[in-house]
Amino acid sequence: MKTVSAHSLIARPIATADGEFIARYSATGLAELDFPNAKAFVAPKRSEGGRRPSSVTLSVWHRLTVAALKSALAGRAPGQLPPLDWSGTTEFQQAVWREMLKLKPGQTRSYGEMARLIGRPKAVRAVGGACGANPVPVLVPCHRVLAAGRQLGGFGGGLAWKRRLLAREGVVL
DNA sequence: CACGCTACGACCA
DNA sequence: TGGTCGTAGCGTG
Repeated sequence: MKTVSAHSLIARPIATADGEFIARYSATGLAELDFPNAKAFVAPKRSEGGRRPSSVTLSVWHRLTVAALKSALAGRAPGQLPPLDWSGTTEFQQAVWREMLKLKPGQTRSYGEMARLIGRPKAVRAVGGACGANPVPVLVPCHRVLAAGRQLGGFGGGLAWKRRLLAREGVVL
């Protein structure tokens, strides 16, 4: 597995009422989504050797990303997502993220429940780590994973974002 | 490189 | 307060 730096990804801005997000694409799909004013990104390892999507493919994916993001920011289901590039991430992380994709707007789970659902009931703290490593926040709804007792827990993009996203989905803490 | 070891959490009871 | 476990970072051969 080769390591590829982040600038081999193609970056596209997405203007929203909440600021400008940045989507980054590899040859196999959407690899990252950055919050507005996100700090310098730490590139994960990727296996796709710096290949880039064709411009046609890119525009199709980006259209899906933009629509999905705007829906999600409004508290609605994102609809169809572009393919996600999870290369360079671990099986464990992917299991956690796949489980998060099953959550509908307004539907929350605790870290412990997530651990149980992926068949690793004791890997509770590790689930927290996987949530924090989610490269595509909002669309992969890590904000719907709360601490036990419906406490807010943490959030890589800042707790204000987590609160805001949940509020738009009608979640009361 | 490939391990081995350690420290560290977006936790939970 | 301590059990638990996936990761990252670092040191060795």
